[in-house]
Amino acid sequence: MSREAITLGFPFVSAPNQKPFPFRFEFPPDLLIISARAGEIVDALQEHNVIILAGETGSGKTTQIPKLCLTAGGGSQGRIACTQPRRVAALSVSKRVAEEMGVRWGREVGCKVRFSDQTTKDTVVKFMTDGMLLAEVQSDPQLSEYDTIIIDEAHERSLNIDFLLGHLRLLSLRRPELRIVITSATIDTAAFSKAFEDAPVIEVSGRTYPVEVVYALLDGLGSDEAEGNESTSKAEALHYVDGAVEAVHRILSTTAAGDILVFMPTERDIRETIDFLGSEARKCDLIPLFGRLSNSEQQRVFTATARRRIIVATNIAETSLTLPGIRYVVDTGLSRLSRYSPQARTRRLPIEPVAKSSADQRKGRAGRVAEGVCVRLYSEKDYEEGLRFTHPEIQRANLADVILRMKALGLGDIERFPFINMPAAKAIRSGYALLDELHAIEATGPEKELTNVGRELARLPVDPIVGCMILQARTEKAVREVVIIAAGLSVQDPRERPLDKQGAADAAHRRFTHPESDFLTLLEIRAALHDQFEQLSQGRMRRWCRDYFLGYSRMREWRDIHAQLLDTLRARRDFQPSSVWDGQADTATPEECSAKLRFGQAVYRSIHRCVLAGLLSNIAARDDEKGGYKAPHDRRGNIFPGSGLFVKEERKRSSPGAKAGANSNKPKGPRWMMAAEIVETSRLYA
DNA sequence: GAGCACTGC
Repeated sequence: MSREAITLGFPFVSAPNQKPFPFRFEFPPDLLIISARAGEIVDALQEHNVIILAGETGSGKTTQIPKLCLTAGGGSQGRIACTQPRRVAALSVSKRVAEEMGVRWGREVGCKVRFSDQTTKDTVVKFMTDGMLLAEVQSDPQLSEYDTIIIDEAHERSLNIDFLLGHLRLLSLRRPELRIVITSATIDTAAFSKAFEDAPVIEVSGRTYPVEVVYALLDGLGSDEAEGNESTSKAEALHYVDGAVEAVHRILSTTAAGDILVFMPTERDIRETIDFLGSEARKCDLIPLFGRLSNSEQQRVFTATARRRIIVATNIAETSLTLPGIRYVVDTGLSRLSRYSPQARTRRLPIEPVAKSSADQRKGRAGRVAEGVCVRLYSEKDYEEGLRFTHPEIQRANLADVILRMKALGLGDIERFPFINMPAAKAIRSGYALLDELHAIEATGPEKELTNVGRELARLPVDPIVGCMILQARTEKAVREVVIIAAGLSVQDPRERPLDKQGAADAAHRRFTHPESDFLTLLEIRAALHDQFEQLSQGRMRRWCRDYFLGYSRMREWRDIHAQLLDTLRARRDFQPSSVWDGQADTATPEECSAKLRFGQAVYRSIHRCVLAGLLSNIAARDDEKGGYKAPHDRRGNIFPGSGLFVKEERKRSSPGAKAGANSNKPKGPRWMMAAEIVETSRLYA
């Protein structure tokens, strides 16, 4: 294989130790289109402090850009940081770049993510998650360790990315020599360029194949005659699940090969789609794909089989996972999106039409191996009139955490921070109100400043609501227990319910269920796990988790966050680990705590007083007249069926022993409760 | 009677 060396190596000097750093400066033109533009990009890097690099996935920008920065002289006055939105990407890309450069991974090219730092003082190219770079801002706002910062996948516009971009805008004024590279999908570059004083945009085309778009209106899908049918009423419109099933059948009946990817907004729709497809698509492999599947279930999409595959997925297939072999995409044009409602203090998960940028991304998934086809179950008009971009997360999120961390970082007030898109004034007020409720801020004159509590919360790597529980635990002397709960509330629920084994999973989980508190259920799970994690090998540990329908990686993450929180607290002398039940925390294992928890009212109360410190606005009272629960901010909801406190509603027919019309015998939930979270999905659930 | 996706010194 001949590889064209675009630029020849020169003796490379890294700032910290002044040691020469020889590596291969080769850009493989046969593999990556970006190589053809290498010279142009290097020139731009030398002429401008900030450049925007636009290119679709597959253009090779992620792996080639660090090398181009080195070629342009980056890495000589400090390290090169390259951020990724996800841990897996940071790890895999860093390994590949180390290999391409012919250096050892973990030395010259390293990777730093939470719980794993594979860098040394010799590291010149440092891959990391964007959250990790943000965390470094706290101890070093100037980011003086780096001479070049690459923000990759900036179009994803996560809170972390928008936060970093705002900070870099300010930092580039103070450190004019700092090189900044922002990479993004092609469609989304104007805002970035404008934010950085009209920084040049360089576009590199991706190595993708053309994808034909077919608009199949749901109400016209059943018949080929669309003309004269414009007035089809909405009531006759096909449900998008039926539409997708129909579209898949058409693809199957007119084509012989090529995998099919279907985008659905919810897990429930995915199950339905697979049910409906099952009867007629037996010759194919039907694969569901969504975030709550276990790792092994997710891995199915990467194992090739002889049969044609139909993958039915949520958004996860839009950004997080790249699927091989897709030729056909069926796009419902819908997705579930998280939106925080400041008035109701509630997170909502509505199903919404996707933005153009998202629809384009979905379409692109069909053109990675050959020409493809994308069937959109909506009209071209809907596509054209849709939002250009999904609202960035900063405009959809609860801002309490953002405001708190900005103040702690000394970045000033959120109202004056140079975000690319400003969050709404209403959302900002709501963020302040929540911080005020948590006693994290106080008004001193016209400005609102952090209190001691606020400063302590900012130091804890958890949401301020959860941090409040930990701070209260110091007073209650329940640090050990509450830190377990706090870490548990910071990860996704480790309990798994596989599609085909829901009964068995529920039965296994019942072993842990505390009848009066889901918070104590978390303690029970951790207690059962504790000894196992210390004693079992990883293989046996995985098996133990599988037996109890617990996700291994989520359990490990829970343990890691738990350990990180304890480390953070131990570093402070006034925060000794204490346990509710004997005050001799260091000898109390979670197992022992659990045994005590089953009996002591005092223990129960103590722990829940801590939890309550963060959840004042999530207290709810049973409403016997109208049913359900009433919560502050004019909310009315029900206990989520996954909760240990959930009580089945009684059917109309009363059981044999019950007196007719005697309401008092109806099973009821507790009179009062407090919810870790109140989320609106199909209904409002606590 | 059931909830998209990420991430943190």
